[in-house]
Amino acid sequence: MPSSGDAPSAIEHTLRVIGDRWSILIVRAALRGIRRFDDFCDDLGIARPILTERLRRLVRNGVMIKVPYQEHPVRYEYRLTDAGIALSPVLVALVRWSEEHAPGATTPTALVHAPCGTELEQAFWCRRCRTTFGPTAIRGVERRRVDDDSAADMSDAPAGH
Amino acid sequence: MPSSGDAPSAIEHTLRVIGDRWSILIVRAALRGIRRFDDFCDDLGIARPILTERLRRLVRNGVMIKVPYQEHPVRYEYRLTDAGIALSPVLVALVRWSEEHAPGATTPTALVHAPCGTELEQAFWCRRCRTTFGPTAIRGVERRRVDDDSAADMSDAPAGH
DNA sequence: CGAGTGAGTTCTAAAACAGAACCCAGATGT
DNA sequence: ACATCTGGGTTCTGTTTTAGAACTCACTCG
Repeated sequence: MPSSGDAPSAIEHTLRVIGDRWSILIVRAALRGIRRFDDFCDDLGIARPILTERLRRLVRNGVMIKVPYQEHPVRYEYRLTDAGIALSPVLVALVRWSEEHAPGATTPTALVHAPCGTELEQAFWCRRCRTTFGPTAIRGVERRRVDDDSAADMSDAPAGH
Repeated sequence: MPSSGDAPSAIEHTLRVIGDRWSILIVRAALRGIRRFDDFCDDLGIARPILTERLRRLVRNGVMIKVPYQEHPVRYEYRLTDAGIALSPVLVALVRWSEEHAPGATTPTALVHAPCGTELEQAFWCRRCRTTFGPTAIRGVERRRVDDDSAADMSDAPAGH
């Protein structure tokens, strides 16, 4: 499963963690407050052996943690870590794409800024220019650990056209 | 494959379009400028029958279009539509997650604002409040076609708990 | 002490994926 | 005019994943 590069690209790495049909939905359920094995099962309609495997993988990759919520029958629940919560931009991007490019195809929901109820936007932001911009203004550059600023060609980037 | 709701949720819809192991990588390759069947094959290392099927699906769902780039031997190439380019936020979110939560695991690349070279940020933005905010300030509300503004509970949202 | 709960495992069958080989139409070289 | 190449596929045969239902096991509760 190679791609253009040698080492796995950033996207490939993320996809190895959450790039199957269920993991993202598990994360979404967790963000909605679901924590227990059977609740994930019921909410998602996922087969139990697969849920077992996915939860284990998410834990192994630092997306969730398994914590006992009672002793005595020792019972465990699964919670998102900070890294798991940090997947929100992925979920938001997925939701917004279907809302903008397949309106009516789905249950109509909007994602809003909780304090004020205004529909959220997801933007690329440049701190230096203090401006938002679209996908065609993105370039990928190779990062060096040694101090050097030569730019390489987008090993991992949406490139402007 | 049901979820909590009745109609497919927005996320589920997007995942049905690009939620397999290859589609996102195909879109990324296309953003990098790849257009032809064999080039996708070589770049991604994807099996040909699967590439055939995926391209067909992406075309059917409006993510790409198949256009002849020469007559005579009629040969086709695949390009992203606007809807396809609009998947950029998904790709960017995937790249940034691995860079922030698994640094060193991948080829180090940064996504930058092309005009100035500054590393890009991806933020949730509220137009009304003129502020950016994090995932815990997101709520999902049901959208009504009839004029009504009662908020329902996050059928599709990362919820700030 | 029988039933129930939560968190899994163990089957079996169906679908998706990988890899290699093959096809076909037109172009090109000789 | 015949063989070869090129691009864009299709066919075939495995191997992996996924689905679904049933079963386990340790404990608690009435």
